[in-house]
This record gives sequence, structure tokens and C-alpha cells, in this order.
Amino acid sequence: MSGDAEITRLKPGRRTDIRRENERAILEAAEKVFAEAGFGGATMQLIADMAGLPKANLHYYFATKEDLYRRVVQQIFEIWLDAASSFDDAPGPVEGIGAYIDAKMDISRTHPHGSKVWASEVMHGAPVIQDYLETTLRDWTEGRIAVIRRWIDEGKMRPVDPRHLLYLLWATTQHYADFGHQIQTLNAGKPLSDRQWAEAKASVKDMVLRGIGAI
Amino acid sequence: MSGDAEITRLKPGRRTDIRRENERAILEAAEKVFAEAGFGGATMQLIADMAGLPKANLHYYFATKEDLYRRVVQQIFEIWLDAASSFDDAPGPVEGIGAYIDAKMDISRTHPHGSKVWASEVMHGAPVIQDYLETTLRDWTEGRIAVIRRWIDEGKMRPVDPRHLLYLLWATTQHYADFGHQIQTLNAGKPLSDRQWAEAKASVKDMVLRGIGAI
DNA sequence: ATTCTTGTTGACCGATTGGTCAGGTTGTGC
DNA sequence: GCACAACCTGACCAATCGGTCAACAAGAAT
Repeated sequence: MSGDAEITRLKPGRRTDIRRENERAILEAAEKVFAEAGFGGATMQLIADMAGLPKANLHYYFATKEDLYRRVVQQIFEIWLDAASSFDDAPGPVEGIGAYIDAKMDISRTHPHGSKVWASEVMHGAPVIQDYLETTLRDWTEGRIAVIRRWIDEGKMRPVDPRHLLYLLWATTQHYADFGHQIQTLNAGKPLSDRQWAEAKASVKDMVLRGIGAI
Repeated sequence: MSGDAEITRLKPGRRTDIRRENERAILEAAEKVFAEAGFGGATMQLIADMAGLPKANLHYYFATKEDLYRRVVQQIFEIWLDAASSFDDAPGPVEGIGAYIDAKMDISRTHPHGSKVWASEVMHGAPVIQDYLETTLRDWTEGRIAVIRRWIDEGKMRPVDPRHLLYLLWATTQHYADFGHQIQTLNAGKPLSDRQWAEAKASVKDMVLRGIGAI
């Protein structure tokens, strides 16, 4: 599907490093292959080639294709959860939601593959991370809704539905990763430049923060 | 992946009807299977079972899996293009963009499968509809940007970047289809009710139209 | 230096896949 | 009712897949 060169593998080093380095290379390759081909379209052989390892070696580190896939999905989920810290320790929506948009837009640029894998997983009914949705994500969402409600009560933003605000934030920021190819095509076929990414972030923040009456 | 019953097939009827009816049943089943399993994960056998036809019959109407897939993708694209008529013959952004949001939200509810297939296709680099992106979609986008620019010049909305506004519209409305499973999980596991869908549409319109200074 | 654990790999296997095809059935125009 | 074209389908095939395994190489502990 793409003739990309193989993922860069660092030096082997000591015994402890071998495992860590190989798992890293495999996960990096897997993230890319799963994103570009989907779970069903991805093959262990292709991941192995891209990681620069024989296929049998993948099964030494990851028992099954599904195990490997689950690790990739968990990875992007944790990265997103970390980005949410911007939300909590903020005095108001301008700082909190503004920083959250910045963080998620940055992740869309630096981890586009992971975002696509997550989207694909959810679109297929979340067969392997349903429990995450029902526990971690649900709790996280409730917490953030409480913060938004507080801001509304304090008069720092208009009384919008916190849930649909969160959906709008997720949708818009992740769109720049998941639909990056479409955006690139509409950008004369070239990836967004540094300047264009800055403009995108500014545009999104401007529209959202005004939309909720925070500025 | 799901134990759903097979797609309802209408009566055969006359000779001309046979082809039309069978193609319809196949496309309906294919849309669902491609959406739930992805292109790589979908099997012609599963589509055939869901359409209530032997597998060999699918290949009688659609030469290859890719041909069938292409037809499904084209279908949702045309539906979306039709929804854009709301955009043009509108005096201003409140009516135009408001109606566009309504139309796209309705499609997300009535055609969630098609939306997912499109999302999946774009995420995988649009291997089979790249020409559509470069011709039809690009032209459509330029036309809508011109309309938005005119509204801005006429002082009917703030001077936001039309391109990022369109991305926000696409992302937000399609999110309710593509991430419908996640939304349902966060809604106590139940699909959005009629009332909740109405609230979603109202929330999105409210935030977006205020975000661009149209109200 | 010996032993044990960890890492490496080519060859292999059963299962599944998209696609084919020959031979049959059914509707339609004449 | 005859002939032609459209439609139908069970059986089959080559290719590919995820996963296994036995034999081997290499670092670590003693």
C-alpha cells in the first residue's frame, strides 16, 4: 500500500535494551500499518518488514495480532489522557479549553497514525477496548463535564451542553489527523506547513471559544 | 462481528427489476459490512449472507470486491453533495450553514454506515477515490469558500478562515456517525433519542453560528 | 568455562480468502 | 413453443493469512 522504508531501529545494546528496543520498533511499525490498512488489512508480515524483523520474531514479543493491536490502541489513548491535564488546572475556559485544543492539535500532528487506529477501532464498534470506553473514558468525561459546568456557573462561558462541546472538541481536533489526507489534497496536495498548522490551531480556538461565549 | 439478520430483500418482480433489486440489496449489505469490518476485514461471503444471495451471485453483479466497495463510497459522497444545496440558495450563514448542519446531522443519523466507509477510505489514503477528492470535492470546496467569503464581505459573519470552518463542520457533523458507538457508550449505552438528536443539532448550530459571529 | 535464560529464525500448516467456471434455470421476444 | 439472453449457483482453486515449532545463537550468572 506504500513503499515506505522500514522503521528506524536503534542499536541493540544490552540484554534489557533488546526487548525494549524491539518492542518499540514493532509498535511503531504496527501503528503505521494498522492506521494505513486497518486491522483486517494489516498483515503481520508487513509489520515485520517495516520493523526490520522476521515475522516469527513478532510472535515472540506479541503472542497474537490482536495483542499487538491492543497495545497500539492503548498507547494513543494514554497520550490523549495526558493531554487532558491542561483542562483541570486552568482558571477558566479560555486557558483550559484553549490549552486542550492546542495539545490535541499537536497530537494530531505528531501522532496521526495512533489517532486513525483509535478512530477505526471505535468505528468498528470498539471490539477490543469497549471496557476502556465504559470505565476510563466515561469517568474522564464526567470529570470534564463537571469542570465545564463550574465555569458556566461562574459566568465564565455561556450555558452550552458540556457533552456536545466535548464531542465538538474531539471531532474537530482529531479531524486534522484522521482526515489529514483529505486536508492535504485540498491544500494543493502538500502537507500543512508550520504556519498553516498555527493558523489551524488559531482558527479552531477562535471559533470554539467564541462559540461558547468565553471571549 | 454481529449476528444481525439479513438485509430485507424485496420481491423479484420483472426481469428489469431483478437486477435493480439485487444490486440494491447487495449495496445495502456491503455498506454495512464494510463499515463494521473495514475493507480488509469485510468478506464477500459475509456480504452475500447478509444480502441473502450465494457468493457467486455477487460476482455476477460486481466483478470484484473493489468494484463493490467503490460503489458504496460513491453513494455516500453523492448524498453529501446533495445536502450541500442548502448552502447555496441561502441569504446568509444563519440559514445556509444552519441548514447544512441540519442536513449533515440528519445524514449522520440515517446513513451512519456510509459515513464510516468514507472515513475509513480517507484514513487509508483514499486509494480508490483520490480522483474524486482532486476534482469534485476540490471544486465543491472552492465554491463554498466563495460563498462564505461573500457573507464575510457583506458583514453577515466574522472574518473566519472559510477552510477551517468547513473542516469544523465536516468533523463535527460526521463525528455523530463515525463515533456513534462512543457517543452511545457515553450515553448510558443507549442510542440517542429523538429529543437528544434534536438537542445535538441545536447545540452544534448554536456553538458554530455563534463561533463565526452569525448570531 | 559451563550452564541457563533469553532472543532468533526458516520452514511449515490449517484455515480462509477473492475469484472462477461449467452447467443449470428462468424470463422474454418472436 | 422455440431460441436467445439474462440470471443463478455449487464446487472448486491458487494465494495468502495468522500462528507454530524445532533448532540454533547469544548474553548473563556462577
